[in-house]
Amino acid sequence: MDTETDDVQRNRQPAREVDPIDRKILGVLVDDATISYAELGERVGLSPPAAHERVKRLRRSGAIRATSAIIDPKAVKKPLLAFVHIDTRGWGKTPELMAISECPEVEEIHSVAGDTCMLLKVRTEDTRALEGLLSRIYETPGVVSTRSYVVLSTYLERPVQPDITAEWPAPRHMATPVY
Amino acid sequence: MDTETDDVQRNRQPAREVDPIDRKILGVLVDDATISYAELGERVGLSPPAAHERVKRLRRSGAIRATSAIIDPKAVKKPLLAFVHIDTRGWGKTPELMAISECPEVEEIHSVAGDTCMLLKVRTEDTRALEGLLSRIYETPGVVSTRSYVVLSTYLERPVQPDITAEWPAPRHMATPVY
DNA sequence: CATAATGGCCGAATTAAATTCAGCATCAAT
DNA sequence: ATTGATGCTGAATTTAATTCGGCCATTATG
Repeated sequence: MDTETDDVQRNRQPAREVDPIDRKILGVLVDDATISYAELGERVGLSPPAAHERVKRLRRSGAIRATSAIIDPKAVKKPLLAFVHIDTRGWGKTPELMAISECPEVEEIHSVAGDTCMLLKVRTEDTRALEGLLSRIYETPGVVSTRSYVVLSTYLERPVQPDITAEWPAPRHMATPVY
Repeated sequence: MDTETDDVQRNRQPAREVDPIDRKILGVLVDDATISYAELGERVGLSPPAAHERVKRLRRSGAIRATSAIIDPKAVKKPLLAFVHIDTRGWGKTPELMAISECPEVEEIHSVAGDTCMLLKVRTEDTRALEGLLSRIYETPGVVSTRSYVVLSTYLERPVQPDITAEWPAPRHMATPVY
């Protein structure tokens, strides 16, 4: 197993561009980070030490933020997923609101453009726990209202993918933008 | 590195309950799955082989779905995050709509209760690419309208956490539910 | 109640992988 | 052309994963 003792967050290099081989490596490791460097090297056309060197660099540069176990929510008794939109009075990102980061039920906190201020992704055991979390949110100063979208089924859920769609089909009926 | 050759998806055991030690293990591995079994064992109070045995079981049972590299979106040129709500005519989950799973920009697809049918989490290079993706969505039969929430800042984003808030503070002004 | 059977753990031993290192080739800048 | 830097390879070394036999506790069983 790769025991990386080097700094991961500090010492960001000036971010040498991620080349195509790096992208392939990322693609493989996003899919399964438990493979050996021998196998990784074989899949991207490098020797084990070279593959290792690349991965170390990707970690150091911060391109690979972490290597994590992905847990089945049901296995840890959190079958209920919801997205909570929060309207706030004034600026939404207050320390009081950020404090809910401590709840392990809260997985994401974003500020968004559009008609709401903050957007949360939360995962709870049941509707009762969701209610508890919402009441906790309502107690936060500045919170005006919330709208919750409870997920019925999840059809896709995966980490950030390294690939990018090269070209989008020219939208029909669309004028050519200036920029 | 842990070369797991066993089945991970098949052969789900009747899911022996995840005990407190398992939960600790999950907590550690969600945080950093690159540590050695020696270190893992030390953190949860087990010998290396015992820790290893536990992890193997968690994988076999599906509690650990995968071990993945978490990529910095900026490093792979995807700085723009958005949540797209899609209203559809009739049942939203059509094969045509599911086909967008192939876009590496699409990270999540959920069907939700509330005033929309589907909810997508997408990550693109820029607004142009988001427009391309939206036009792709609009081309899909049955799609009536979309609303996009573009993320300005992300304050928290992490994988499923194994912990659960034991007890929510009794919501003030709340009647006691029957169930 | 005794006793077998099971499951889970430990420590030691073995195997496999991570990691280091000494060249070697390539490319860019002097 | 020469120097320096970068990235690669294959061999060697160190470290970790994995296997295995035995022990203990708990539970099922005669």
